Parts: sequence; C-alpha cells; structure tokens
Amino acid sequence: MNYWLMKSEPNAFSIDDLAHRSDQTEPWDGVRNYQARNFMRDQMKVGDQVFFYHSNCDVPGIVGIMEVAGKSYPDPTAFDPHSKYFDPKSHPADPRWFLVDVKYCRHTRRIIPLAELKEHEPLEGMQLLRKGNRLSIMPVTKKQWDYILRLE
DNA sequence: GCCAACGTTGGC
DNA sequence: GCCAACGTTGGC
Repeated sequence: MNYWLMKSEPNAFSIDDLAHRSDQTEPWDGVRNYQARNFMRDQMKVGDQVFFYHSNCDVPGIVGIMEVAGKSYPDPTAFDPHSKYFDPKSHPADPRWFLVDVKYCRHTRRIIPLAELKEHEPLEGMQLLRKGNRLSIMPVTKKQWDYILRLE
C-alpha cells in the first residue's frame, strides 16, 4: 500500500466535483509532467490512498481522501485535438502520457491548510513543503500520512 | 551539450 | 498582481 498527494485547482476540479461524479470516480487527466506521469504509470496501485490537495486558491491545503481505482492507462486527452491537453507528440501506438482513475473516499473533517502543515516539525522534508515545489503528484510516507490524519 | 528565453505553477 | 522556482524549447 502506497500513499500519495495529488493537487488540483478547485476552480478547475475540486473535491466536491469528485464526490458528485456518479461513480465518485474520475480519470486524473491532463498531467503533462514526466515525474508525475511516472508515479501514475509505474507506481500507483489499485487501493493506494491519496490526499486530495487544493492549490491556487484562498486556503491551499488537504481537503479529502481518495483512492486509486484502477491500473494506469494512456491519457486519451493527449490524442484529442479538441482537448486543451492535446499533445501531437503523443501517439496511440506509443503514448506519452498516462493517468489513473481515482475514487472519492471522504472529505477530511476540515481543511488542513498548507500553512499549518509547515508548522509541524515531523513533516519537515515532505516534498509538498519544499520551497518552489511545483510537482502535482507526489509520494507521501506512511509516517507522514498517519501524522497528518491526526491533525484532522 | 550548453544555456538563454520563455511559459507555467502556485504561494503570497 | 507579483514573482521565485523550475521545466521545456530551440539556437548554436
């Protein structure tokens, strides 16, 4: 069992949007960063636990928990000329971008703000807290996961 | 292979 | 809106 954190701008796709999907499941499409892709393509397993993080908003922070719902597969938006995520360099025979489906588990009891996470010494070294970090998908250790859940 | 220019992310 | 950090692109 692995643990992850995935960012989304709530203006574009929020935890509430995910919760209201009929299946409460959504393909995490549009990721165009190789490191983030590699995590999804190579390391995410069904049942892995994921923090849903809201970025670029009034109170950036962890807002909920979801899980990996399926094995990775090529991101179809890369093949679609009408998609804003279209990438002409990605071909169905040799796909460049991959994604996983994620399923809503629950909201956290409250938003756990980024500013608060920064105050906790045991979370020092978290990739999320590194200055200038722009990675949208990153691993979380079990220790960090458990510690953060106790902050709820 | 180097690196300047440029675009994007995302906190503040 | 500002700007630091960082990834990508493309000329050489």
